[in-house]
Amino acid sequence: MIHPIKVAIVDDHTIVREGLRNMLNDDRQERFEVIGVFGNGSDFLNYLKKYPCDVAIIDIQMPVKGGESTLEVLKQKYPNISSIVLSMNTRNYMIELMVKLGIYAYLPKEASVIEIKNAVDSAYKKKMVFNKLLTEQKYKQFISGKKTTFVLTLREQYVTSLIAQGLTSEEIAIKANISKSTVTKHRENINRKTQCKNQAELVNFAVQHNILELFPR
Amino acid sequence: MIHPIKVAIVDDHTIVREGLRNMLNDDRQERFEVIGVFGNGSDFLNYLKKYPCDVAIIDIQMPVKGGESTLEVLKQKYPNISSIVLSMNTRNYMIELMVKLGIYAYLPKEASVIEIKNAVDSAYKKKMVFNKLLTEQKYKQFISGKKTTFVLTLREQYVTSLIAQGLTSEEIAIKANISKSTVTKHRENINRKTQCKNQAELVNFAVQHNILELFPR
DNA sequence: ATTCTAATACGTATTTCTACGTATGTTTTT
DNA sequence: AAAAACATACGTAGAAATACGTATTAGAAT
Repeated sequence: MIHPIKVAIVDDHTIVREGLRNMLNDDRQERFEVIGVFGNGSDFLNYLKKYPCDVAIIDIQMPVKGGESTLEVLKQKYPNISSIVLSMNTRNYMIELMVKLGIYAYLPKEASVIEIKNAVDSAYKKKMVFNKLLTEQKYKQFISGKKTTFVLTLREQYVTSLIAQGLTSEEIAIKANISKSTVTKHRENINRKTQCKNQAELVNFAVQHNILELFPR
Repeated sequence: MIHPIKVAIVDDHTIVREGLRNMLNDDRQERFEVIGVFGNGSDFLNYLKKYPCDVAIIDIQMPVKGGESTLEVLKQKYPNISSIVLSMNTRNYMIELMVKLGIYAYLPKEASVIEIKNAVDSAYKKKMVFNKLLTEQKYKQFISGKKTTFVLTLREQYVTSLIAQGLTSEEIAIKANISKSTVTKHRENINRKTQCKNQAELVNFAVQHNILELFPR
């Protein structure tokens, strides 16, 4: 191919970086050119100040500068660069967040070589890629909504913070001046939205998403 | 090299698997022969029933059969196979757990190509590999069996981490290869020691005390 | 040698959580 | 003005956690 797609890889996992680089460079049709691999978002953004790029493959969880803030900068300063996310996080919450940051594909870590190559190709053509994690239906649902911040309502976040303190539904009811039934319903909605099976997983999720700091003890 | 080291790769991340395979096969001195790559521990153990292997590179977090239970089987049934762990979990308790399961190296996901190749080489020669995560000092402390500063036993900390992942007692029992009753008893002891009333409070406590790994699943 | 601790395991009773359905008034968005 | 989302509330049924007791085995500490 005369004009291969300029691809950047941003991932803190050495093996993933090198694996992706080899995989894309070894393409038989020579569709891709890996212009750089970066261990964090900052390095990548610095690189962009001087050199061009078509598609970025980005990991969400990174030190220094994570995928989220990197994508925010990309969206604002480099809207022509297409981004795809390769992550082990399979939660709808995270997928929704990424979709709203303008990614073209959300690939699970089990994604095959072909899937990844096709995703890069589609992203370059500004075409959304759908799969098991990000279906077309989900996508439409995500972009129809307006909320860019968080799926949980303020009340739900408050209840979550009380759950994390070890309070029972009855104790939460007293503290929030609502009935136990309402607390139960909140818990139900919270678990559904966050895709958590129980309190333990929820608290872990809450810590991860800085929900607990909103309502200090 | 006339007799290359027979290496198996066990990781549920497609890119990691293929990246490692390429990296090891492309060795200039031809020291390695990747005899197979597997997406989970079960597939690997099935393979071992028929074919030989020298060194196994194993990821801890996998579906179906995780690194821990796979290593337990390896230690018992195939003591001649040297194992090394490649993980994103940098917590001491996990490193200690793995060391006690007889691994020769514990590599972070940022490990370089050279580090990984050297680790495989050393493991084949039954030589421990030390680095920032697993220092010689830590290793001696782990195998000496001296108690750690924390109130929870190693087993209890492990169960706690599984609780935080949202697993039920039954699921934990399967993952840890113990009975549900034992998990129940562990929970009881954990809650008493940490003075937590329930799982939710415990997970919060665990995060505060760095008992947990970074999520993923 | 004995005591202590860790890890294992079971039974029982009670509490709590979780998932399902339904419903109503309020606020916000379209 | 209508639609959507939020916060509230109840009932029921089943799953899971929690707290209590007891007990055995292995290994470490004294």
